[in-house]
Amino acid sequence: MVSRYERIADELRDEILSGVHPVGSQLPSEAELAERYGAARGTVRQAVAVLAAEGLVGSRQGARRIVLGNARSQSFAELHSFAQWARANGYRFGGQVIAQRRRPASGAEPARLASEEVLEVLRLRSLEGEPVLVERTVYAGWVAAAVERLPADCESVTEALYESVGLVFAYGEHLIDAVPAGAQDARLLGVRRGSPLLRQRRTTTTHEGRPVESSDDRYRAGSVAFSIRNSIGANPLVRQAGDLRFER
Amino acid sequence: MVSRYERIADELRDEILSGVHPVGSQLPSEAELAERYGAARGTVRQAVAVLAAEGLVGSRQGARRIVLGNARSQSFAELHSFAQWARANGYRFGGQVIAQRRRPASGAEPARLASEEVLEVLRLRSLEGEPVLVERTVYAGWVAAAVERLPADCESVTEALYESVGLVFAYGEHLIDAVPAGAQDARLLGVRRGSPLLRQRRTTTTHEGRPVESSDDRYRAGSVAFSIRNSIGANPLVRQAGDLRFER
DNA sequence: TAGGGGAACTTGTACAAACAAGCGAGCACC
DNA sequence: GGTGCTCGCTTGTTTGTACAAGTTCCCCTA
Repeated sequence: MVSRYERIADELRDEILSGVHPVGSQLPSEAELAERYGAARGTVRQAVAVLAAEGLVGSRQGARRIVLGNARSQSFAELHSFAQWARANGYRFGGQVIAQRRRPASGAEPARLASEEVLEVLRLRSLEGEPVLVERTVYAGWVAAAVERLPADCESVTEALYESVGLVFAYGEHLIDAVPAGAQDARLLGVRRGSPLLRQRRTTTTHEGRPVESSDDRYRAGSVAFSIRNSIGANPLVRQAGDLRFER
Repeated sequence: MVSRYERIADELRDEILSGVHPVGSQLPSEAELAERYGAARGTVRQAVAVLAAEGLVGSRQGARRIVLGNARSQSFAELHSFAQWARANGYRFGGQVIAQRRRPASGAEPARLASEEVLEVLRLRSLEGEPVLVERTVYAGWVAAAVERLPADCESVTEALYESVGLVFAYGEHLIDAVPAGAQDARLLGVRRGSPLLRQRRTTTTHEGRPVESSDDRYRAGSVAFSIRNSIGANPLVRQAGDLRFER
């Protein structure tokens, strides 16, 4: 059962993407939308709040809402799962486990993953037949067994874990920067050592705030970019200073 | 005049950051908070929605809200303005215009900036005395004159434009990837040609959706990273495939 | 014709009420 | 001891109302 405001948001999004409301045009007023959909104004407000969060429309007190963009913003899963992102965008993709082993947690890992023993996995993923991503993931102890049961060429770890143990990734924190390719990165991705890679370090937790995994993903330059829409009032992305001298 | 729900959100955020509600603990229920602040439940919901959007708390139907993080998320301005970000974080910083010229808009610029003539500015910005960022910004024609009036070592273009002509940056779209340093990048930043840079391409518009600027910013690797918190239900960051062969 | 003053419109904030849906703990039963 | 079920609590959704605050545009006046 989808809620009312979500259905309204979907309809409005479709209208924007299909050009009924071109970029720069004004959206109908909340009162008009409420009448059109036979809903209360509060419900319509929830719907347009969804679109505002997606960066599709802007909003100012006193003035009508304005259409800002017409490109679809993808779901949460697509930021965490390479497979779900690639599939949703119609790319051919693959994946292969290169190495996998259990080891004691070290450094910041015990705190970050709330485990003493962790499972370390090195995966190489490809897009359109070309290797584009080296994934070094560390799983918390309590999911290690489930991950080990997966086949080496498992396409989507996220989906497989959901199906096998009902695990849902709910929250994530991501750090994005650029690093030179190391020897292993270079060999696996087929680039020169020292060439630029886009790095995404992420930590994921369940709904309960229980840590699941912590990963260091490195994309070949030019293969993938990250895109953010933000506005005054809502933006989750922030800049962070690094060491200024060394890479951590 | 700050609204009620914002004050409640501020108080709760302070309580989380100061450890009254440690990470992993449960937040009081909406009913309790409503009673404590003498507000309606809807108002409290608005307040916790702010914290959820910041990634500080997680939320599940039926269960109490859980504290997920205790790091502050910065404001919109800090993503657009190097100066405002640096100042808010207590860094020493500087900036210098290297080159500046008017020229006719070309390629995708007429559509993106809605101008026939644009102003191109090359700036070098430093953090803690070291050059970290090369900024190649193209301004729409209607702000060109105001930008040209700024001093060459203007610390914050965003703030200066607000003070001089009341211009407010309200929405932005950002593309983040990694690129090798070009000859000019390398010379200005003091790195080797081909070494990794973190690139942020952004387009900014006003409240009315009027395009202001389009910029290509390149950070020295290790100097700056981008950080995102997201959750099922709210995340504006998406991955995008590049060309797989060339850089655009 | 330029500018000031409003009136109508539109979004933002706040409160109240009711029901739906999911969670967790405790209890009874096997 | 373990399993399943029920009940109370908590968050999610929806409606309705009222007022505040900001914008837009028209009209009147100087």
